[in-house]
Amino acid sequence: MTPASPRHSPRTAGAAARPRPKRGGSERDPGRGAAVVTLAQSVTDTLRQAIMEGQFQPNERLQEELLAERLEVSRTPIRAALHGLTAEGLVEYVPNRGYSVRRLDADRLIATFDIRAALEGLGARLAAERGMDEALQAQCRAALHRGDRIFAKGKLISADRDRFAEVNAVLHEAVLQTADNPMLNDMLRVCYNIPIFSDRNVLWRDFGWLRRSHDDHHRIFEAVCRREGARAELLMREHVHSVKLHMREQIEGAAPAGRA
Amino acid sequence: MTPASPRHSPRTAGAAARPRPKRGGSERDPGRGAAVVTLAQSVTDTLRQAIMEGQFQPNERLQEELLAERLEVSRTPIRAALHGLTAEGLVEYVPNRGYSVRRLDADRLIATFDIRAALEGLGARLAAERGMDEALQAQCRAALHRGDRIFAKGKLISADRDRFAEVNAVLHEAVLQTADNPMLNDMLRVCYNIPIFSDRNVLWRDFGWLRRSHDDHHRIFEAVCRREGARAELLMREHVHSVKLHMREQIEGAAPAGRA
DNA sequence: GATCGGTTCATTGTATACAAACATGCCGGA
DNA sequence: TCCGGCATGTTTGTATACAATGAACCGATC
Repeated sequence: MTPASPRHSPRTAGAAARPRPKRGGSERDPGRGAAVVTLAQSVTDTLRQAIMEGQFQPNERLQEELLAERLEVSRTPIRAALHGLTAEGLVEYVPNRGYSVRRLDADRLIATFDIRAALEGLGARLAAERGMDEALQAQCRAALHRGDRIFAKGKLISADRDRFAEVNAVLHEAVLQTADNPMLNDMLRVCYNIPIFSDRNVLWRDFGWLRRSHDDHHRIFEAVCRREGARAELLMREHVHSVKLHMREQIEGAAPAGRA
Repeated sequence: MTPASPRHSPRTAGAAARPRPKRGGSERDPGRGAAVVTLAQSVTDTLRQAIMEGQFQPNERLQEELLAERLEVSRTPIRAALHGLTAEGLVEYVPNRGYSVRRLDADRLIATFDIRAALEGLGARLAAERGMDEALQAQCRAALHRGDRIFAKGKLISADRDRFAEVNAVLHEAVLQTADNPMLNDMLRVCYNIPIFSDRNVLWRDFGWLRRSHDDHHRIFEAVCRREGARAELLMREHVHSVKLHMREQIEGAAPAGRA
């Protein structure tokens, strides 16, 4: 956990002498180089990842000075980052008392899926109406095929967790990209910003359920390709809804009946 | 446009000697006093209102020092406020070049309504499923009645603009409150954060259309009260969709074929 | 005449100093 | 024993100083 470091470092130069990547010259990093321009951005990325990976406890306080020391920057970019992460829903803020890692109780977590269903449903419909790019279609087909191979084995091995997550990500992002609605993207990102106990860590053991979920992927993709907007929307909504139900079962199965 | 002023003012005391409301004593402001605790918050509110009221031009740059002078605070709370408004979608940010008032082109504006339709539809369904509070139901009925009286005259006068906006706001907020999903609220707020040319300023002349829109309100309310979730969702979606269509007509009617 | 290079200026990004708010612990009183 | 008030320390909020970036301007060269 160390932020990239642009601009301004009148310090002891730091133990590990950070190499100042700055912004790439004109020739390096041709495609999506973008890199990080601002310390605040860099810190935001670092903290987001740390929180998503569970490096902080759920309700843990995030003290500015402490983080500043750990990341070897001043409080200023830390504050900016925390403010931003608050907007992203990862962090909570109480006016004169600072920031803490947000903890969604079970109900709020479940409620998230209602929003995802509505928004991803909309995304699927828009994608179907606009029509998906040939290149993207090819990517989707490849991803679907990779998914099929996971299930062809007839059982799951531990490496399949990441594989399925990847397939899932490719497909959903292809739909979103085709929908071409930046605001929709931003809002869904907030829904995804849920550390650990998100999809990836709970649901990947139930072979039968997972296979049905992948069947959904096939049908959604088909509907999008056929430009069947209403059908794509319905399928996507049902797809997400089934995740919600499955997750609720898992949660209620694991924790007796309280907030996790 | 002047922010409330808590804490810390080692300045010339300001021309108008701000009276330091601080946080209300224990007895004053009994109910929802909350007031503003932080300069940054206060500045955020001030700027949000100013932008929404059109006090800044669409694409206008928002220079930190300038605003700081105008609001008689330092750049620090200004920066925090701008950062926050960026998350709310009112302001745009480019890393080393600062903030500017966001301008939605016609397409993006229209696209907003797709999201509103999906989210408000969800809200209506959740409200129907949860059931609306008696007190809220009464408020809604009163609002519906106020709306009816607007149309009973058979024509619109200019004061009806604000009246209808108020009725509309009460009803939609009642639904959202009943839906009881904070994330849904936040996301819809982003959709509403569109200066001027939002509903209120364009559509309020067409008597027939407006009356149909208010009929929708009646039916949506009825569906929610009867706990008919699916119907409430469909009606709300159609309701918002009709706003989208009407707005598109208005825009295309007004501006020939460019970005407004 | 247009383009490239460097210089200057305006504006943003970061660090830091200081003031106010919250939290804690102590003490006295009921 | 329990409660309320005061002193203390810690942490946040704001102001400000300074560094670095981007834009504008200008002159020189092709």
